[in-house]
Amino acid sequence: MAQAAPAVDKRRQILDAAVRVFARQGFHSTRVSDIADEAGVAYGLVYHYFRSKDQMLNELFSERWSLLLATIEETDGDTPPRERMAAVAGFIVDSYRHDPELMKVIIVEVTRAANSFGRTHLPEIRNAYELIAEIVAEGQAQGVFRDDIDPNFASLSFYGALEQLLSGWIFDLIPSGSQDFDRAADLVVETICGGLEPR
Amino acid sequence: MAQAAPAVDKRRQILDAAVRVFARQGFHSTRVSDIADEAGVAYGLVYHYFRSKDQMLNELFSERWSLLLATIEETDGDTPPRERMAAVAGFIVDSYRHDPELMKVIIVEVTRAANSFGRTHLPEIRNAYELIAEIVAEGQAQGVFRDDIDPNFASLSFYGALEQLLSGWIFDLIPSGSQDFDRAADLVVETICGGLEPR
DNA sequence: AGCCCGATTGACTGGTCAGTCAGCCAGGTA
DNA sequence: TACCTGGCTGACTGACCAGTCAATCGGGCT
Repeated sequence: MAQAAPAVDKRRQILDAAVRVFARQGFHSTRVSDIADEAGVAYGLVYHYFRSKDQMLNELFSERWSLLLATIEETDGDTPPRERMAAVAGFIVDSYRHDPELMKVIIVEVTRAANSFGRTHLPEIRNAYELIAEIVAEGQAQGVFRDDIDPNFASLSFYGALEQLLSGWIFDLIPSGSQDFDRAADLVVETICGGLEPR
Repeated sequence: MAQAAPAVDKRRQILDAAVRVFARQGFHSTRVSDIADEAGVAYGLVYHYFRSKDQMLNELFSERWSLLLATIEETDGDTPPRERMAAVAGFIVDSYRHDPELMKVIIVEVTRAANSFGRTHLPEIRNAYELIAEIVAEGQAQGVFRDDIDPNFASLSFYGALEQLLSGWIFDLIPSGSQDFDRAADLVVETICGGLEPR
């Protein structure tokens, strides 16, 4: 007979604890014992469920990033490009609103750490850039975006602005009230699509 | 009599070696012995000139960042805001063109690592954001920038786009020929000020 | 020559952790 | 009851490395 699932999913419990500790102390200065303590679990159990400390971070990242990629891909080609970009910005901002600790870990330890962890995930990250660039290219084909700006370049600016926005919240450089979340995604889209100069 | 200066400035020699090794391996995985080897110098000499491995990185960052801050401050208040932003973008792009290894270290290990090293330098980094925000605010006061976008927010987007651009070069996400450098700074300014949508 | 002192050397130490492993325990099965 | 299996435990080990320090070197000065 199949083994009954444990009352609580210890694996999940450990992963959730890892998010909290990574967010609090940063990946490099968290000891595996910190994670075990936070999860209320023995040190060795962590290694029962995970091959290494690295694997935990990788899993946390890929879990969330694949949702982002799916969101970008899902937006219908018939939807106006500007709305598709708003959907991307919305997803990222909502991810942060819903689980700031997880997003902090993903941004700080993976996305912005392209030399260590990001290196492993560079293809996934690049994938997101490319999907955004496709949206821009589509906008140019439709004539709703100017075509003298390279789509890859526009994609980089758009994603860079978003990442910097989250970084601003994460490190308290800008206020993060709930009304700020509501406006932020639109504001990024407005800045990149509309520009700073009046029309 | 004053001690004659050594034929070569060993301190500088070590600092330069550190840039190369940090750029190649990343700060965390460079051993102090790697730096000593690269500089062709004994292990202990590194500690004769520097208090710690951290101090070397701090010094490299502050040396360059203070030049950036000076550049932003220097731009005259009478200069059109758009040109002042172009000056900022130009300085950053030129810094990369002139010494890509140093800029890689600064961006990857400090600016984008706000959880570890960036934390120490957050005030300096924030300072740059604020100076850029002031330029935007000035533009709004003059009526050349729309005033429904918060200056701090615009500053974040602008700086984020620039940093992402350098990251793109650093990690080979976008081509970095010399003509790319020439256009890049203008393109960032054009994207942020002019927007993607045609006028 | 003999002294001084800062530059230079590199072996060594102390502390830190990631990952291992031998075994315990509980609940299901025969 | 006796056995088995897999979740679970935590002390321990091996590797790594930043930073220390005692000793040596060499050039300038008296």
